Amino acid sequence: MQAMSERSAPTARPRGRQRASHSLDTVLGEAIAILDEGGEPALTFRALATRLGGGVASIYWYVKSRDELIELATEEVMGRVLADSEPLTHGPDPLANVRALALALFDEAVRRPWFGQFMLRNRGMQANSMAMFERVGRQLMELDLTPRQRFHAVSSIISYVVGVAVDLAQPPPREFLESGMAPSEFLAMYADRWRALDPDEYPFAHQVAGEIATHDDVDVFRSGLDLLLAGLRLQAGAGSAS
Amino acid sequence: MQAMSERSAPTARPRGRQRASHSLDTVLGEAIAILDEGGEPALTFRALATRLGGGVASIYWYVKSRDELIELATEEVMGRVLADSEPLTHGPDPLANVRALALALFDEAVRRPWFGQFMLRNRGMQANSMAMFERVGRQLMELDLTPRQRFHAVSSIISYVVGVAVDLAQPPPREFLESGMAPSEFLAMYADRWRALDPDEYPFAHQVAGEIATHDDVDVFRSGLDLLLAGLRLQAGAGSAS
DNA sequence: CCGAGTATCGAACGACGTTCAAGACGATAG
DNA sequence: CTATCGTCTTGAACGTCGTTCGATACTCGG
Repeated sequence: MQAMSERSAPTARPRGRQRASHSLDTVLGEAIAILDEGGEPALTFRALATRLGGGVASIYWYVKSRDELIELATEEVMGRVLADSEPLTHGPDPLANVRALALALFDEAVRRPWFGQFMLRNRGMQANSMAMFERVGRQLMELDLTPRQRFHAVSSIISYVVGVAVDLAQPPPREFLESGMAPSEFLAMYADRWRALDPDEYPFAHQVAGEIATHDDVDVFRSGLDLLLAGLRLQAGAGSAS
Repeated sequence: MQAMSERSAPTARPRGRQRASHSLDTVLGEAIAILDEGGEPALTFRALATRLGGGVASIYWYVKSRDELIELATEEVMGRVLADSEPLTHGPDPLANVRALALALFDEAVRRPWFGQFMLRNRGMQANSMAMFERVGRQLMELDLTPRQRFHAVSSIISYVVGVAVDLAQPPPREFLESGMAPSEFLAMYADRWRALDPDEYPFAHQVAGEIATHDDVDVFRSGLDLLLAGLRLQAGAGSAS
């Protein structure tokens, strides 16, 4: 294991101080708080510095760049998800365990839109991201699959989770923000617009217009995840054909 | 159909001109060229202006903001994919058609990493993005599914395609760029790092280390897509249970 | 030839990530 | 107590970005 924090201040003590004093933990904590409140665009070095009660340049003592700051914040949150979801991996059915893990990951991405957005960037050897990959993969080791099938399956599942999460993380259209409507109202208006399309040219949009008005994002996610897992169960039961 | 280009210059004529003269088409064309060559960060108004042989402010005559520029570029490319993939929708098996559509979309996202990245933003009523949604959905109308199942399936499939595409669109790690290694070399080194992990703590990573060294991104994508479609075929054959 | 609408231009603004030399702080040694 | 050294913070600056503005060139119908 590599040391995750090369630098660390002797714990912040804000009492009777002339100059501000931080630590990697407080920097990361405030960064996450900003991300939670205002999303990615809100995470500015100047905003973070103001919040920490210091200057902009101080942050560079703890972090090499904005990208590294986001990377560390993402890893931090991934660590928490990893810890919280540990109990979900002991059920008898491996695919049910995978499902629980995927849902836990997705839940966090719904709570923190920026999290899903930046899981993508951590393609590297980040300890916690790798651990999640490992954890899902280990469940699949109990299924009758070739290593290649297992690798493909884990990659696909993670991509699906992240993909849907990122999709949801997109900022709502300006139209919505400016309208001041409730989300359900806006969706209803959206559905009406679908219904207004030519039924001959857009039969499908016409048919599912009602669904978009009442849909729940988590339902949609779970539905696709179950399709993926059903396909995987089929593959595992069919011997080792590729 | 809404008019896609409100403004249009009377075709550019670069002869004997003191001042530059553009049109929405040339602006979009050069923007796409820049995106193709240097990815999203390269698309700068100043770079685009230089390329068009004019000033920065001129671009704002055709486009309201950088976001709108990217939106229009994405829609333009989606239109081409839509046109190119039209012949793929007439096969006898609806799911095979969906598979062909998904692969066509994915191929374009591999060719143009920025395209996948920005399909996400077009959550709205963009004509061409909606048409792709409609086209996939119409294939599913031939299957025995409830409207809700159809809606979930289309959403999941598109999310999966976009999700994997965005994943691939991530810039390669600095480590790779600085190493000057060939991609296959780098992957091999990567696999070695996986193999170096503790086999007891990371049994899965150990098992699939070989796969990552030789994997093909398109194979991984196709594999997950087939799992998804297999699950969907199962659902369609099982009556209308949710 | 002229005036109104169309299209382009250079210069500027504010915000951002990042860098730098200077200095303040805390601990330790003499 | 003081000198010193490495750790940490600071304010000011640089360059780039998206965006805005008023002035100006161009085109075309009258």
